[in-house]
Parts: sequence; C-alpha cells; structure tokens
Amino acid sequence: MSGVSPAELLAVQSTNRESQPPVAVHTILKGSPSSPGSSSIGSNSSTTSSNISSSSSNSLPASHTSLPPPPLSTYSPSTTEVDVSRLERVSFGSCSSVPIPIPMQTALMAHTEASSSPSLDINELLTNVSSSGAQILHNTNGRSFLLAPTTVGPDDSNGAYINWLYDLYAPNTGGSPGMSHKHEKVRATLSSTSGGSMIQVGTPPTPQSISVSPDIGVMIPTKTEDSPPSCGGPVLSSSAPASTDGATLMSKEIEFHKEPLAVFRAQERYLIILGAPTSIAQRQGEDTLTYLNKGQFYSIYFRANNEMVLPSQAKSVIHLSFLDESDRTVEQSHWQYWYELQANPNQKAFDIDRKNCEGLIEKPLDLGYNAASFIWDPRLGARVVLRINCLSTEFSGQKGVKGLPLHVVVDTYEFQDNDRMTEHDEPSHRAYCRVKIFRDKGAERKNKDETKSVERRLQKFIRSYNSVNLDSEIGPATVFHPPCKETTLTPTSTFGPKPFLFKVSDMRGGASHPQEGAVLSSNSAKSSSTFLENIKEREMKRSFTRTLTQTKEDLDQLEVGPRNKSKRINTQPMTTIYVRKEEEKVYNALSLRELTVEELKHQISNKYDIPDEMIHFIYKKTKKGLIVRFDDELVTRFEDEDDFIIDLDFDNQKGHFDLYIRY
Amino acid sequence: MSGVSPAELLAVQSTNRESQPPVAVHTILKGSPSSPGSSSIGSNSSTTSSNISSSSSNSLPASHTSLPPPPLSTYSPSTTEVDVSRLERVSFGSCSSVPIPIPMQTALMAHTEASSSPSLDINELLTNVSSSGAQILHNTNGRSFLLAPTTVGPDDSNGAYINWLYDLYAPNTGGSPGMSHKHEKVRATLSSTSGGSMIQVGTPPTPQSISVSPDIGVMIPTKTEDSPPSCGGPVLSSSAPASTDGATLMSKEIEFHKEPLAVFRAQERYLIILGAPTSIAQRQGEDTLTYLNKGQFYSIYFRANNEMVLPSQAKSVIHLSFLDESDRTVEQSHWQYWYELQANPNQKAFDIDRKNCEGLIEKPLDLGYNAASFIWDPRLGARVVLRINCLSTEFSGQKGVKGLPLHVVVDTYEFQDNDRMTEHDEPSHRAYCRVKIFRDKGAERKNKDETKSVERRLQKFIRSYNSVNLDSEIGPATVFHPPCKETTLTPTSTFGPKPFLFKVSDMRGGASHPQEGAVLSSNSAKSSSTFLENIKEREMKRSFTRTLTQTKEDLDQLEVGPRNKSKRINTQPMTTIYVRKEEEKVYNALSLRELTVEELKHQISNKYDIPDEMIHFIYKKTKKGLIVRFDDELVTRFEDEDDFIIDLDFDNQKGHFDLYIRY
DNA sequence: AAAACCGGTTTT
DNA sequence: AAAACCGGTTTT
Repeated sequence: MSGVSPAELLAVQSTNRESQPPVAVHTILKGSPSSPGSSSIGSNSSTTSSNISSSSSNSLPASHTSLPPPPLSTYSPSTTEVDVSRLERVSFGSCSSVPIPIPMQTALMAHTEASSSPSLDINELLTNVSSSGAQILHNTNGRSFLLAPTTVGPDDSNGAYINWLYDLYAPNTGGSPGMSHKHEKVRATLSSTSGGSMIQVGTPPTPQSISVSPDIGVMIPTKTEDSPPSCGGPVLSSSAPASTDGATLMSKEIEFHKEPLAVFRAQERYLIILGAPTSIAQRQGEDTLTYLNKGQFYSIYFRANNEMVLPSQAKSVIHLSFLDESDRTVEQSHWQYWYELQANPNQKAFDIDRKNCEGLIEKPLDLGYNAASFIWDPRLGARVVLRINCLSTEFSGQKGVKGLPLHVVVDTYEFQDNDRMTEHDEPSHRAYCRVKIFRDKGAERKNKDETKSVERRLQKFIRSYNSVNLDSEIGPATVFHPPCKETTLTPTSTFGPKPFLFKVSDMRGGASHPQEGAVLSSNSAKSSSTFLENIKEREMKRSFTRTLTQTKEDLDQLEVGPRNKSKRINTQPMTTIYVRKEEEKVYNALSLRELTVEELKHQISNKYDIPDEMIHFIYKKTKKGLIVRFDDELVTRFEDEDDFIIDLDFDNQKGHFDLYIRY
Repeated sequence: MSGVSPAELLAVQSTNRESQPPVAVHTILKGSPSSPGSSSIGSNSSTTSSNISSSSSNSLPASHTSLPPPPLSTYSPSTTEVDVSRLERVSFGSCSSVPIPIPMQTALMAHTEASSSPSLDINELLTNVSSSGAQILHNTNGRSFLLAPTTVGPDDSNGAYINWLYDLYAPNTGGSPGMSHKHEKVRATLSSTSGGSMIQVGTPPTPQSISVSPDIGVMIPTKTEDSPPSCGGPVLSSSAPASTDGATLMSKEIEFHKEPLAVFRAQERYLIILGAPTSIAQRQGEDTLTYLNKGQFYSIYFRANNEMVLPSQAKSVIHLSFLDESDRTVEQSHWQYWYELQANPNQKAFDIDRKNCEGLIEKPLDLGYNAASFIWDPRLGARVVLRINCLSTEFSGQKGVKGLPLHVVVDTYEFQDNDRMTEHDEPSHRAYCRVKIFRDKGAERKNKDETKSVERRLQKFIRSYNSVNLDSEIGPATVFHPPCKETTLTPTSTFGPKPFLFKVSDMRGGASHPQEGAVLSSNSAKSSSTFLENIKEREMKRSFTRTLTQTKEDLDQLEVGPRNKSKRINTQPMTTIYVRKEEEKVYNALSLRELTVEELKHQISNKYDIPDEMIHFIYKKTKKGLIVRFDDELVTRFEDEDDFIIDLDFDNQKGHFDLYIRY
C-alpha cells in the first residue's frame, strides 16, 4: 500500500560497533497451565478457557534449547548476539481478540533476530498466516509495540502455530525515576486454531498484584479478573520452562534498586551510567542519544568491575564536547559563541551539584568551561550530579532546525593513593554518550513524541508486512533502541585525542588551543545601566562564592541564563563560513583570512582537494535564480558563520570547475 | 460530549465596529426542476433520480420571502444584517450520501442568522432531525464547510424538510491570484425522506464547464457526469427562485475581473483592497488579519466612488506601522531594532515595485523607512505593487511565539491639480488592515492551516450541536471571516494621530517624533574587525543622537537581540544591483557606494574593464522603449538587488561607450 | 506544493 | 503534566 518496503521502515541492523553487552535474560511463556510452579498469566476466569489446547510437547531445534543460561539482566540490550533459546508453544483459541495479561509496567518491543535464525521464512509466514502477521500490542500505558512472527508451522491440534518474538521490558514502578529497570527478552510460541487476528493486552492488574513467578522469571499479575476477554475466552497460561536452567534466571522477587545494577561485559573495567532514558529512535548499532533538559540535574553513576583488580583511587574527567566535530576550531567557536551569550562570565557548560554527589574522595574540580574532574574509589563506586547549561539549539542557530547533539565523554585515570598522574597520562578508560539538551521539559516531550512516532512506523510496517510484495531476505528486525530508564555510556578507545577543553582564561596568554584573541570585555549587549549593574553585582557575588562548596541551592540561584540576549563582540580577524555541496551531510568550514575571491577560491580548493587554478569562476546564485559573478565586494559581505549550499560543477569541455554559491 | 457549548465554540458575533458593508447577494437553490430557466445542479445522470420528490410548493415565513432584493456582490460579507430572504425547499432521496454538485471554486461556509430569524428553533430541529442536523460539506478542494439546519417541518411527500443555511463563495478561477471573487449568501431548503445523513459534494466539473444560471444566480456546472452518486441517486436540482427579483441578482455570466470589483458602501469615498486573502480565523466584527510573505509582491488597489464628485488628483500614503502600539516609543524601538538588522541601510520596511504599478501620476515617493506616497487620479483608480521586508516574528523575538501583526494604513489626501496640500492637512480618508508577514510561503501555509482548524472547530460544534443540552438562545452563527481572495481595508477615522513615521535621518536633528536616543552600540552578533569598524562608523555618525535616557523599550529591544546569523548588521550604506549584457549568461554585481550617476559609471567601467571616461552617457530604456538620460535621481531609485539587462554600445564615431539600462 | 519536522512556548 | 500552538525549516 504505502509503497515502502519493510526494509526501509525497519532496516535490519548491521553491526554493533558500540559493543554493548550482549547479555540478556530469557524467559519463557508456556502454554501448559499444569506445569510446576505456574502462575496463571491469563487467568481471566473465562468460561471459554476450555477452548485452549495446551501443547507443551512441541520441541524446538537443539541449537535453540542447548544454549547456556544467559547471565543476569543488563542495562544494555542484546544486539549482535541474539539468543534464541527456549522456544515454547502456547496455543490459544479461535477468538479474534486474544488478551495477553501483561503487567502495566511491561512493554513489548519489536524484535526478530537478525542473523541467528536462518530458518526464518517470512514468505511462508505471510502465506500461511496473512492476517495474523506482525501484531501491535497495545500496552495500557498508551504505548504500542510490535509482536513479530518469526516462523510458522502446522499445529498438532487444529491449526497453525506461529513463533512470535518480542522483547519484554519491565521498568520499575516505585523508587526515584531512572533508578532501576529490568530488561528481558522473551520468545514465545503461540499456536492459533484460526487465522489469528488482533492480539490485545488485557487490563493490567494493580501494581501491588505484581509478583514474580520464580520458575519462569516473568512478572505476573496475581489477579487478572478485571480483564475479561472480549470474546470467547482464549487464555494464555504460563508454567515452568521446558529448558533446564530457567529457575536460575530469577529465583527471587525482583528488586527495584536505588541505584542501577552494575552489569559488566567480560573485559569492561568501568560502567558509567547516565540517569536519563536513552532515546528509542536511534537505530541499534548507532550512537545512542539521550535527551536532557537544560538546567536540570542528572546523575552519572560510576561503577568498576569488582571482579578485576582495582586501584584505590581513580580520577574521572567529565567533558562536554562536540565529538562530531573533528575540527577543533569549530568546537572552539561553538563554545566561544555559547560563552559570549552567557550573562555570567563564570558560567560553565555544565556544573556539578557537589552536595548531592556520592563517593567523591575530593571535591570535583572544574578543568575548563566544559570539563570537570573528581577522585573516587573504584571499589566503592560514585555518583556525580550535574546539570548542563547550554541548549543544543544554541549551536544550530536557525529557528526551526534540529539542535546539535553534544557528547558527554568520561575519561578515567587510575592511580594508587597519592600517586597522581601527570598531565600526559593516558586514561585507562573512556566512555561517552550523545546528549541533546532541550529547554524546559523538552526531553520528556521528545521521548514521548518518539514513542508515538515509533508506533506509527510500526503500524506502517505492519501494513506493508501484511501486504503482497516482500523480499524474502527482509524481515522485521529490532532497529530501535529498547526503552530504558538509563543510558549506559559507550566505551571507546582511549587513544584518540583528548576531548577539547574550552578555557576562557586561555585567551590572555598563549594556550595549547590558540584562542585568536577573543574579547570577553565588551559585555556591551547590556545597555541598561541597571542591567549592567546587575551583572556586575552577580559577578561580585560569584567571585566570592565560587571557590566554596556549591550546593544545589546556590546553583539554583544562579540563573542558567536569560532567554534572549545579544551576542558579544569578538575580534577574530577571520571570517568562517560554512559550505557544503547539496549531497554532503555536513558543512565544511572555510576560514577566510581575507575577504577576497582569491582567498575564497583558495579555501574551497583546499577543502575539496582541487588545485587552486582548477576553479575558474565563482558565481552567486540569488534567491531569484540570477547568476552573478562573484567579486571581492561580495566576498566582503560574508558574515561569520554564514552558511551556504554550493555547487561545484566540473566543465568537461574546459576542464575546470565553476563554483556556484546559493543564496 | 465534549462539554463545550456551541456558544463557546462559535460565539455569536456582537457588533460590527469596523462597519463593513452589510450588503450581500442572496441566491436560491430550489427543488423544482421544472422552474423556468433552470439548470440542473445535480445532473449526475443517475438512474436513481426517480427517487427524488421535488416539492416547490412549500411556503416560507413572510419575513423571509418579503425582503427586498439585496444589492450586487460585495467584498465584505454581511455581518450585522443577515438577510434571510428566499428560502426554498429542495427534496432529496433516501440515499445516505447526497451529492451536491458545486463548482470546485465554490466554498460553503457555516452560517445561520444571529438575530433576524427569531423563528429559528434549534430544539425543534434537534428533536425532529437528530442525525441530519448540521452537516459538513466536503468540498473537492479538500475544504469542508458547515451546512447548518435552521428550521424543520413536516414534508408534504414522505418525510421532514429542513431549512439549511449557508454561505456560498465563488472565488475566481483564472486571472491573477487575488484579483476577483464573488461572495454570495445562499439559503436553501432541503427535505429529507429519511433521517438524512452524510452530504457530499460531487466531483467538480472542469472550470470551463462552469456557467451561470441567470434565474438563480448560482454558478452551476454544466456537466457533472463524473460525479456518480455513491448510492441510489439522490439529486439536487435548481430552478428559478420563488421570489421576485432573483433575476436581477446576476443576470449575466460571471465575469472574472482582472481587477477587483469596486463596490462601495453608500458613504464610502474610497475603496482600498489588498490583493491577498483575509484570514478566516478572525471573528467577524473584529479586525481582519491578512497573511503575507516577506519579500513577495502584492497589489493594493485604489478605487474612488465614481458616484461622488472626485478630485482630479489624490495623494495616498501607505504606512506600515504598529497600530496596536499606542506608545510611539515602542513603535520606534521596533523599527529601530529591525533597521539595525538590515544589511542595507537603505532598506525600507516595504518597497514598491515601480515597474508594475498602474495609474500613478507620479512615481511613488518614500516618506520614511515605513511609508511611501504617490499621486493618482481617483477617477481612474490605481494599483500599487509592494513587498514588505520585515517579518512579524522579528518583533516578537522569542522563538516559539506569535509574530506581531503590523498595520497597513492608507491615508488619502485630495486636491485639485497642482494645489498640493501642506504637511498639516488632514487626510480625506483613512483605511487600514492588519497584516502578518511570514517567511517563505508561510502565508499560504497559515491560511491552509486555518481552514483545517476551522473545520475541526465546526466538527466539534456539530457534535455538541447534535447532543443534548443546548440553550434555546444559542445557535450557530457565522463567526469566521468568510473566505475571500482579497482584503478590503477597513475605513477608520481620519482624525487620529498620523501613523508613525520612521526616519533614520531623523536622528540627526530634532524630529517631530522624538527618537528617544536609540542605542545602536554593540547590539552585535558580529565578530570581525571590519564589523567593529562599521559599528564604530555608525556610532560616530550618530553619536550625537545618543541620549542619556535609556527607556525600558530600549532594553526590551536589546534583550530581544539577534539570535541567528540571518540577522546582519548594516555594513556600509551600499546598494547592490545586478546587471548583465544580453549576451552574458550571468550577472555582475554593481556595488554602489553612493547613488549617483558617477558611481554607477565607475562601477560599470570597473566591472567591464572600460576606462571611466570611456563611458559617456547612461540611458534608461523604458518599457515603452523611451530613452531617458540617467540622472542622480534615477540612480537613487535603485533598490537593492534590482536586476537589469544593459546594452554597452561603442560609438565608433566618437570613440566612447553609451550605456543603456533596460527597464 | 504539501506535509512533516523541530523545539521553544503557550494553553489546557 | 499533557497537548496544542507557532512559524521557520526540511522533507516528500
């Protein structure tokens, strides 16, 4: 219908270059209500439960059942290695609406394996069960998730069976937000007596009624009588798994931890977690993205792998930077731009709520305007509470346009007691995550909108999925980042260049990052004497207190910045314009030392690896479409940070390039 | 359901303080296909047309039928006086979908009378015809409008009849946009044999097939065979009206005028029309609002009432101002703020396309940065083409916030021949309209969005309308401005203060409007030394105008300061025009440091590598082909980014060049 | 050209 | 807290 292939809608993930831990808890929903220790998932007290034919004898491929038990729950979902162990069949009746009671806090996420299940045959599925293909599960919190069929086959009772695959997430209920959650992967097999149809999640139980069935490791509502089936009572039951080690998965009540569970990959030495949910809209395998609110405090948890030999002290440095920008001058100008908008010259890109940090051996220390360090004991862990003072939109400038993501980069250095390292030490560990900072409660809004968006895309996917043409190679895949309450920073190489440090004080003297003599002084945008006095007053205040311990109260008093403010003057003798060709994703910065056509040519040829003399003409293409030859005067009109789309046309006849700059 | 009363959704208008002409054309749809001069509205060539029972005998209250014939069409909809004459009944079949063929250009607007029809009984309507209450008509251009029932009664054939009331608008098809339209008010009576239901507008005929049925004065498609009824063929037919003077309404083919029809209220001396559609979202009786695009040219038509004694010359002054701002200092600071963002210091708030104006006795003359005047002959009319160079959002500053509406105010002064009035004359006429200026094609988007929004509100109204509780006093009313292609400026008192004139040159000396010493200073987003110099230059120029008093407005202005790079501070006062010879593919930019013939020569010779003295004469070649010697005054008329084709003719005899600039 | 996106802001 | 608005901008 939509003409969009499933591959486009939900592209199959490729690699997991962030190397997130592939561990996952696998749990089984089983059809036999008579299994030991079973709790009735679908105990909807329906008289039509006699419709159900339970078949627990259906065996699965050995490759699936013989996998070792997966480790405990993790904060990072499995991506590269999809464990497809423990398949079970659960039969259900002929009703067109099959209630699956799932706790209110449980969300289901679309999932099929990318590679480990070559037996997946979408075409067969489509042929055999057209209308019962991928289904949207409507969770009671308003979110909907895909339940994707993987394989189908003849049922030994009265119909066909379908292997459904999905992820089960159980976020926590109580406790502070972003503190704990559970992520489980569940694979269940359902057999349908009829051509299947809508599957709905039943009315959730009250939160108190949620308990854990130790034998299957799934949270199960103990009373579900308030979810009557919408038609003849198909019921889904649970029981002990047919596999061996299901009981080891979660043999006790789920704990809602005050702090995140530290689950390490085998080699990973540190685990750093940002207490804010990761955006689900990012494709798995790509950089994660986490939405934050400017001026709001978030925790970063630091944990070391206690199975390793750990130092008694570590220094971690938190940087806020633009990792995408390989060009440091761009990063510099971003920060410079931001800084000059601040009312308070002492304003840092982020600041730390010293009072609410935990486990810090020394007070955190600002290294620059976009970095801070602190000492902690890896054997004990630590928590740093911080807020970010800039907006992502401040770096994109224009009005209706995406803000720039920033990077939170954490470098960790190890040393014993007072054996502090020197400046030139390499960090033992580096991890980062991308963040986007919004005004007000924009982060929540953004997450909410994304949930809706993902639902729409899944709906769309299903429509195309159930329609005719489908490449046999293409099947649904988990492309979105699974919902979670926290963001695990991605470990990365420690050997790259150190994150850019923005130091305002650098400007006075020669610094490692030449500052081109930026001028702070002319705080002249504030023309009201009253206003100026306020600024001065504020500066006075800060100068006294900033060396002292900053408490949250102090920080709250310090305005994060007036909303509308003019920029300040900065005497950089260079005009930087950004250009990109239409097909380019990102801009190139042209730093014009002088505003002449020659210099423009030079910089263009430089940036695009064209010999200087190969660029013959430069034209301005006006909004009206006029083509105007460029002259020095027009170049003079360039303002710093102007951006243009350019066309670099090669003239085959004459063997040179003509450059068109679109206005 | 929604808990919103109809009164809240569609509040009844109160007074018409703008005193728009209450004239309206009333037209009748009638059920009898045998009436003289009838054209089949519903000639859907359906075999089920036998279902239709036509009943033209149904008589209506005398108060409705005895009204005098309304005058000819108008550009201002009737508001205070609702003429409810000429009701007719048209029966239709039992189909649930009744196609009403209406020309594509026809829009239907919700309407019932506010006060002049005390016989309206909503409750009766609701009781008798619940599901066939107010209906949404889906026009084929995607817009939907309300068809509101007014009264119901027993049908003499087999059901109940309903009096429907709605407005019928017939915008023009061909011609330039915003040139002409028709606005008619139609009241029709339909009787339903069944409990009524969805009414749809049939597929429209091609524009060519539209003709006028003189006896009923409604545009009727001559072929409608491409709109098959979705079920058993109910057909709506039209015929001559039962009333007396229907033929006088529109006894000839509708003309799509190249210029707007000038229809005057009795006393009104001038009619001034802006060639852009009025926003429908404004409530009637309130100020109109018209959406424009920045940088796009619009026409303003000037017409005088030829039934009056008119002078041979009139001077009209077009102002762009902030009429809402009673405080002129606010207005001043708004313009000051805007002005300082302009790259070209000669940039005016709007400029006039001199080439495309019509009927101007003299060239328009800029009075300040936000006003221009011109002389025209009231007996002949005139057209001024202008574009506005500011954005409404520039004056609201913040990001997600409504832009400030501006006012286009036109003062017209009368005088005989050369008897020009002095500065202190009062204008004979003043009219204004509110405009909002958007970026790109924002005006169209805005109008479109409003249509959708109005539809939603009407839908919502219908739901509440068809539901239980409804105050007997409350009925639907026409609250929105009717769709139209043009905006008639609202006449107003000429005795108020004259619109604010923003003159940059005012800063030198004491002006009639004190300038409050606006601070230019370092309101800067610019960082280059060149820029600083420019600023300094400016400050130098105006330093003596700086005042000690800093008003709150100044501060506000500054805090709204530049946020993105699109805002530029003026560089040198310079006007850039683009020229090319006919044989040249691309234009050359001439940057005129001063607007003199000498400078023009200099730049031309510079660009075309001709010695200065080799260019002897510069001529203007008018559209008519006249050759005019250029003088400084003509050069002064250059607007930034004007473009011209030039002829550079070498005179072999005299050995020099003559330059012709084609207009 | 139309629709969607974007995120700051206002409204509910 | 959630939804809608707002208009510049991008995508389709």
